[in-house]
Amino acid sequence: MKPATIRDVAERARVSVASVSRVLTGAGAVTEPTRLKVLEAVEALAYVPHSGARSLSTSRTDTVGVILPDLFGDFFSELIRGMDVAARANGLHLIVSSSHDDASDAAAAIRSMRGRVDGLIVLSPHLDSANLAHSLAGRLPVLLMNGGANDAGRPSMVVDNVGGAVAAVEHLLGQGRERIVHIGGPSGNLEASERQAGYVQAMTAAGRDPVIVGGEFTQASGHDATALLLAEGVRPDAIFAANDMTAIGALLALQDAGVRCPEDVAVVGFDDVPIAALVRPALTTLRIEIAETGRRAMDRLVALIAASNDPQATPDAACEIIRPTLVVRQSSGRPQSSIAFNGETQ
Amino acid sequence: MKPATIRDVAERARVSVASVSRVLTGAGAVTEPTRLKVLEAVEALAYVPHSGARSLSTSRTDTVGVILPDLFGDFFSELIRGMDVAARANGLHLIVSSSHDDASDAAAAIRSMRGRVDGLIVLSPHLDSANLAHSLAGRLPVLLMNGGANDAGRPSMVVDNVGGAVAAVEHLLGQGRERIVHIGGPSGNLEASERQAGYVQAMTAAGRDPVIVGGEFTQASGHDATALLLAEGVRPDAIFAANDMTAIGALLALQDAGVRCPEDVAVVGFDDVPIAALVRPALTTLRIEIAETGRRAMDRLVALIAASNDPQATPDAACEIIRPTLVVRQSSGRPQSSIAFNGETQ
DNA sequence: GTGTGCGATGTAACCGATTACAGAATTTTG
DNA sequence: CAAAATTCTGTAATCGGTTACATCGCACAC
Repeated sequence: MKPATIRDVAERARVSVASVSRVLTGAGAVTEPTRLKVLEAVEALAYVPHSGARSLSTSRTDTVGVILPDLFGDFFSELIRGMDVAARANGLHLIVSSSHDDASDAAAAIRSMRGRVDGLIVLSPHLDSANLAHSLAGRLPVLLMNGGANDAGRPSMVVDNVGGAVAAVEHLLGQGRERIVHIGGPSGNLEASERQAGYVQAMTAAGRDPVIVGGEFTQASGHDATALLLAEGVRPDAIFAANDMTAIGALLALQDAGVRCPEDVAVVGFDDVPIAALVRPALTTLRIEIAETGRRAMDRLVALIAASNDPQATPDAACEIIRPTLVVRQSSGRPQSSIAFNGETQ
Repeated sequence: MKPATIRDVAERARVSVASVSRVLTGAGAVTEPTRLKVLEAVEALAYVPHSGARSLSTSRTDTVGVILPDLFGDFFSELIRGMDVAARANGLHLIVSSSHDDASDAAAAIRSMRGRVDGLIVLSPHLDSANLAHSLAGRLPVLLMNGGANDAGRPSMVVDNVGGAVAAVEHLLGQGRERIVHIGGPSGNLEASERQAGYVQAMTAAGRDPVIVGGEFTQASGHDATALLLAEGVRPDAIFAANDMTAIGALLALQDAGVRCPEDVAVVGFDDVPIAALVRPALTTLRIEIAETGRRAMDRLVALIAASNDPQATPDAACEIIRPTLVVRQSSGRPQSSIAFNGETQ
C-alpha cells in the first residue's frame, strides 16, 4: 500500500485537488464545508504532502543548512540550539553538517547541500572560505560566520576577537599582572589569529613583550602548553588562552604542578562556554551569547532568503559585529590577595 | 536567470536528458565521450540536480531526521557528531530538531518530518513515546533511543540504566561508603526513573535504606539539592547523581559548604560527558560511548531503511542494550585516605 | 427575469528529475 | 559479409504537488 497522494484525498473528499491544496497551504478561499471534508479525508488517509513534489512546484525547500567545522563541545551545541529554535519559529528545517576540518571538506559539504536548502550558514574559520563559500553557493543566500575580517561586504556575523583579546589583557594588567603569556589557537584559524593579534597589540601598547606558545583550541593542548612552560622554568603571572577549553587545560596543568590560581597565575579564556563557570577556580572569560548569536544568525538568513525572492529588496550585506563582554570570575583574582568570590555556580 | 536544469545540460552537451541522468547517477552505461561532454556541460552551467525533483521520481529523500529532547550540553553534541559522521558516510543528510520538552512537542516534530526524511531517530525519554513515535511515523523506519523498557519489539537502543546504577552503588559500598544518597532526575523521564530504580535495588539488596532527593538533570538542580541536604543536617558519605551535570552541581555545593570530596563525601555521576574528567575532583561516572552510540544508531537506521525497500528482508526489531562502564576517578576515592590519582586530564 | 459581480471550485499545465522501452549503433559470431 | 548479440542513446511517461485560468453558482440590483 503506497502512501496517499493529494488525488486520493481529493477523491475521498469529493472535491478537486486544487481545493485540497488550498486547504492545506492556506492560500485561496475555501468554504467551511469543503474545508472540513478535506480535513476529514486527510485525517482518514493519514495524508502527508510529499515535500519533494511541493518543492518542485514552489521551488522552495523550507530547509536551511549549517556547515560547521571540526571543533566540538559546548560551543557548537549551544549555537545549533539557538539556530534550531529560530528555524522552527520560521517553519524551517535545519540540516547540519559538522566535522569539516579543512576548507575543501567544507566545500564538499556546501556542494552537497546546494539544491536541497534555501539558504546556508557557513562557519568555517579558514582563510578565504568567505569567497569559497560564495562561489560554491551560487545564487544561494549565505550567511557567513567565520570570524574573518574579509567578510566585509558579505552578509556575515563576526566576533570582535581583537577587541575581546585587548579587553582580556587590559583586565589582567589592571589586576597588577605583568608577565602575561598567550596560548594560541590552531594555525590557519582566523579567530585564533585575531585573538593573538589583539593580545600582541595590547601587550605592545603597554610596553610589555608578548610571549606566545602554541595551542589547538583543546583542553589537552592547553594542558600540554602550560606544563611545557612550567617545565622550561618560565614563570608567567597570567595566562590568556585562545579559548575556554584551552584555558581549562591550563588551569588543570597549574593545579597538577602545584601552582596556585589565581594567587600565582591568573587565567583568562574566551567564549564563556557553560563549563567555564563550573570549573574551579571559575574561569574569567569573554562572553559570547552563543545561543542568542545562533538565533540571530538564523533570523538574518531568513531575511536574506526573503530578500532573494524579492527583486526590489535592498540587499543586506552587513557585517554584524558581536562584541564579547568580559566576565570576571575567580581565575583572575588579584595576585596574593584573598578575593571575594562572586558565588556564581551556573 | 534561473538555475540550469537537466534539459539545459542535455542541450549544451548535445545528448539526451537520459544520458545526463545516467552520467550523474552512475546508473546505466555511457560511453566515455558522452560522459565527458556531459561533465563539461555540468561544470559550465554550474548545474546541481534539483533534489525535490529527484526525490519525486525516486521516492527517496536521502535525508534522515533526529528528534532530540530539551536537554543540552555535551551529551547531545557528542551524539549528533557521531550520527553526522555515519550519515555522511552513507550519503545521507541529517535534519535535527531539538528542544522538545514534552511528548506532544516531539509529536509535532515527527509530523513535520514525515514526507521529508527516509527515516527517523527519536530520542524522547517520555512515557509512551515509543508507541507515539511509531503511530505518527506511519511506515517510516524509526529507531528509538528513549531509554524505555517498552521499546522491546521495536528497533531501538537503550542504555542499561538499572545495571549502571547498581554498579555505581556497589562501587561506593565497596569503598566503604554507607550512607549513599541519590539525587534523581526529572519526573516522567524514563532514564531517570530507571537509574533511580537501580539505586533502590542495590541499596535494598545491601540492606540499606535508600534516600532520594529530587533533581532535574541540571547542574543547578544538583547544587540546590546538595545544599538543601547539608542545610537540613543530612550527612551522607556518598552521593550518586542521576547524571554528570547533576553530580557536578553536587561537587560544587560540597565545595561551597567546605565539605571535602572524596574524603567526606564521594560523588558518582552517569554518562561520562567530556567535562566529567575535567572537573576537580575528577568525577567517577558510568561511561557511555556517546559518539559511538550515535554512529551505531545511524548505521542501524540505514539498515532499517534498506530493509523497508526490500520486501523479503527480515525485519530488525532488536532492542540493543548499551552497557555503561564504571570509570573510577578521584571523586569516589576511599574515605579518609589519601588516594593515588589516576592523572587523567582529558 | 435578466444582467452583473464575485467568490468558490475544477481542469490542466507546469515544476525537474528518473527510467521503461524502443530504436540506433556497434561489436561479435558464423 | 550478413546476422545476431550487445551496447548505447533518445523519447516520453511518470512521480505529486501548485496555481493560472476558466467555469460555475449564487446573491443582488435593476
